[in-house]
Amino acid sequence: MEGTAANEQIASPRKAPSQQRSRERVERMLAAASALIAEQGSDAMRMGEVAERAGVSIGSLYQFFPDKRAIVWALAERYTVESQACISEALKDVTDAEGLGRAFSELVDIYYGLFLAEPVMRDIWSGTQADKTLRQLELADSRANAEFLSAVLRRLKPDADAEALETTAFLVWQMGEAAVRLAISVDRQEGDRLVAAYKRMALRELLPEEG
Amino acid sequence: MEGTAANEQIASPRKAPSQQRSRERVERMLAAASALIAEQGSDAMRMGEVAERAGVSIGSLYQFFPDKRAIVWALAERYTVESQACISEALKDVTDAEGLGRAFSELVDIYYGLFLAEPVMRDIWSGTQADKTLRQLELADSRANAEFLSAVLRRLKPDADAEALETTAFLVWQMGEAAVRLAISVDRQEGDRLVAAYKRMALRELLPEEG
DNA sequence: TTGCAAATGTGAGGATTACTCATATTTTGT
DNA sequence: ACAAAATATGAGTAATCCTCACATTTGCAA
Repeated sequence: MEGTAANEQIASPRKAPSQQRSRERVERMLAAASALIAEQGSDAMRMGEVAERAGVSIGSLYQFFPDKRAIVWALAERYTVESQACISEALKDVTDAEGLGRAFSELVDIYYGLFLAEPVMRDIWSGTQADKTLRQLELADSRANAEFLSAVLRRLKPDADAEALETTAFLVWQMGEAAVRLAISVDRQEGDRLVAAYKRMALRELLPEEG
Repeated sequence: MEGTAANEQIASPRKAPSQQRSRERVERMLAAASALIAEQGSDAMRMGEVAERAGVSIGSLYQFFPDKRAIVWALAERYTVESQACISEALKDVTDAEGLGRAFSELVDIYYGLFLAEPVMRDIWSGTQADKTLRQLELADSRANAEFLSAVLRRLKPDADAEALETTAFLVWQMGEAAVRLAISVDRQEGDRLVAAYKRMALRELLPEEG
């Protein structure tokens, strides 16, 4: 990102839009940013272009977003909120090993499909490693998701050590994100194979062993 | 990275230094860059600062490196060459499951230790997701390393499908890199637990199952 | 040694781009 | 109707990557 030091703290806050008009304009800004990211990637996204496409001035952009990363962050946050709801829903009622297998497999497919279909999401979470703020958001999000999984595991294996289960859940979850990112950066056929292999590997770890 | 579009092709090549003098200067440039990355991260590394610290002019920098990323790339390449030799050596003589377990576990420890100790390596491979060129280098490197692992697996499981083994090896390897990156971005204690959990998970996948 | 071409060295300046700020306009509450 | 708060504007500032025209050094053949 141009002109921003890597070790900066989190961007200084801006007032949230309180009027109807400005709320709509902020939506337009985010929509414009999203479109530009889809077309060229967030790195190539130019603030001037976002402003122009949203039909607002540069100054207005900075009225609500302290810097460029904040725009990406705002988009990322929407995805995380949405996906957390989905994950929590999918895992809520799991009570047996078979149910976990089904739900987990389905979640992985959904996640993989999302990454294949959404260039914006792909781009945002690609930059995740380089951007401290985004990395923190992703880790927190991942922890929260892993917690749902961990809760299921505690139910399935009441005797196991809770901390160990949490570690497993967190690791498996992060491995899943890494696997999907890997899968979309190779050709489709190999990607499918990798995701399938991940599923097997993860389920072997999650499900209680049998005789 | 400042002023570089994300979807750019690989940087245009520069002549390699052919004289003794220039070769030494290039070394100084790389050393300066390495030190600056260790101190502030590659994103905050300024070309002017690299030149100054290496005792050369800005122009000389660009004589041998087409752009900023090329410097990071050059440093990254050294690490990959070094580590490939190490990995190939460690896996060369593995013939049984126990040997694989030992060698693999040791490799993971070495890799984890390196990331804990080397801020430059950490920084370079953090940015890996965002930079197309680096991402390609890492994928190629990972494939090469996975190939060593895959060769061992073929020896241990002569009856298994070769393609499936390759997929497994590649996935396990990438998961390892992801696990280590995760481990260093949480506190040390949790990091250790995560690495240990990864080892168990990976070995369970790699080693032939027993009765 | 001398001369010349190729390699190397230099740093002021061009070009891009994130971001600021003084000022103007609109909305809200009374 | 009025003032204060919120919002809008865009020319200008600052930071930084990278180029290029020119200077210097090195390798080498005559």
